[in-house]
Amino acid sequence: MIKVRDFDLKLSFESGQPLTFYGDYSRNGNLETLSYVTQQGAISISCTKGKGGFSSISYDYTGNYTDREAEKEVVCRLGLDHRMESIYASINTDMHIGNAIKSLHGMRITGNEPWEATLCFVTSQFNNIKRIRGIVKSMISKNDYGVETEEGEASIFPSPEAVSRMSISELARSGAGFRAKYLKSVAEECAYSFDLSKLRNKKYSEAKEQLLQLDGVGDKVADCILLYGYGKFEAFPIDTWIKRTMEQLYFNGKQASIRRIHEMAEENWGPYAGYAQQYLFHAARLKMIGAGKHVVR
DNA sequence: ACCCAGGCGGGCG
DNA sequence: CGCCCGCATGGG
Repeated sequence: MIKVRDFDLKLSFESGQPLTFYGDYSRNGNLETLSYVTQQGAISISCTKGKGGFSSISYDYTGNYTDREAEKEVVCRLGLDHRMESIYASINTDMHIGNAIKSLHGMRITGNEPWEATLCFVTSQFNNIKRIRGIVKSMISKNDYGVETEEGEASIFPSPEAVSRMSISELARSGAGFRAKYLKSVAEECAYSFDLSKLRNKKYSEAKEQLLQLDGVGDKVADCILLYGYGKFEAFPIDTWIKRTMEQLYFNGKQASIRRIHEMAEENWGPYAGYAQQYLFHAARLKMIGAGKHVVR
């Protein structure tokens, strides 16, 4: 059992992060549950909100974990070790983001496997969240490897090697469409020539420069991998939602270049820009901020 | 029918 | 550097 303040499982799950693409969330009254499969086993988490703003989190697991490793998995995955009070204090620079923080209190940046984040966000380009989920789940279901769970065997996320062995047309058939060629080449690189694990200890700017070498990884996807796969919170992914929202709130409604928006984000929020991005992104999608002329799916 | 989706690479000036 | 284009596919 883990007790933490300032945590909201539903918001953390539904805010367009990798868990949204391959986990399963449900709520029954006061009880929330989340289950997902890792490379080592199946994790199932229960969460209830109690008095004083505390959430009580318990978890169960199968597969190749020690108790200690399983706890680390849950803590890292849900960002339970993030010091939210100081993060909020650091990014609460104006009323727009202040409102987002208040409305979405407890939403965390999740911590994910770098390769899984890479596959998810290469898939995400010029796509929508619902379809990304379908494509990622389809690729998982086609994987030959699995782990034991309470309800029998479950497929695991395909490794770079496994994806690189799939043909482009096979990947396209998973729904990836024109992204199939990117998935194939990124998988080949990560399997045989590009070491994702070596980015962990590199500075943000250096790691980003490396990721940009991958075919199919551009500015936005690289920042997503760094933020959600490596916990580098200075990363500030700029997608269509963030671009629109930033222009509305901080550029007088005028168009601004990606470069200019990056500069603004760094000046405003520096080391926690990625957290600011997460709150702006989800608040915009829920029409809590911005012009809200687009419908959330 | 038309528009959009957590963008990217390539080609151009 | 900035700008413009095409791109698979499915849902509003």
